[in-house]
Amino acid sequence: MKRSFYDRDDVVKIARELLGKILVTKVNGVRSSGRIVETEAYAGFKDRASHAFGGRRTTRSEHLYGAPGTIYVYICYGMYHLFNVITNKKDIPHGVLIRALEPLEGLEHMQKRTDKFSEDYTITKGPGNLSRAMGMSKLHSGCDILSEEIFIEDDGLRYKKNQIVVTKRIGVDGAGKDAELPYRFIVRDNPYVSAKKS
DNA sequence: CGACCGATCGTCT
DNA sequence: GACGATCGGTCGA
Repeated sequence: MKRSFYDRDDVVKIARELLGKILVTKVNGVRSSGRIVETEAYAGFKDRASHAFGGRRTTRSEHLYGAPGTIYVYICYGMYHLFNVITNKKDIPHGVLIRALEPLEGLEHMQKRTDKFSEDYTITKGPGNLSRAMGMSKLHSGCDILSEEIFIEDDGLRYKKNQIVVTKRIGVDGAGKDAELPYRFIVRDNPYVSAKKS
């Protein structure tokens, strides 16, 4: 994707458009990739579920305020690295959380990184799991998604409207009314999507 | 410096 | 469906 894809106002629309795109990592010379099948939008200052709600800006969330295409990875529950792509202008803290992938290339490396060697949909199901499988960590926070190491490709695949399901976001019950916002996008019936329900 | 909490996950019932 | 692991970040004292 080009910079202009990320440099737009509507983060919810971008989250939807990221479904079907391909996330590629080359860490330590190892290429892995997967098709994005679940995303969530985090809409900045006015979104109670966002780390930037109300203009909050801390060491952890600094990269959330980065230029369009900045990578924002932070640690959740002390052990999971959650991967986001930042959208909109610098200092406007919009981001899309990538929540699930369908593995394409480098499955054997994902298996090695996660220690899951049998057929197992959980290998890239959920934001914590997919980051581990793809070799992404907090070290990548602040990097550019238009780089050699981590980037997103479009191979032309498009999901039809009835293949996309919209739901509220996962794990944001503390966000009050904003927890109900329809900001989560999943590919219908895809076995790698992280939770059921609609 | 200490206390609290979380954009999760795997396990157990 | 419920629960505990686990620890960095954040905030208050």
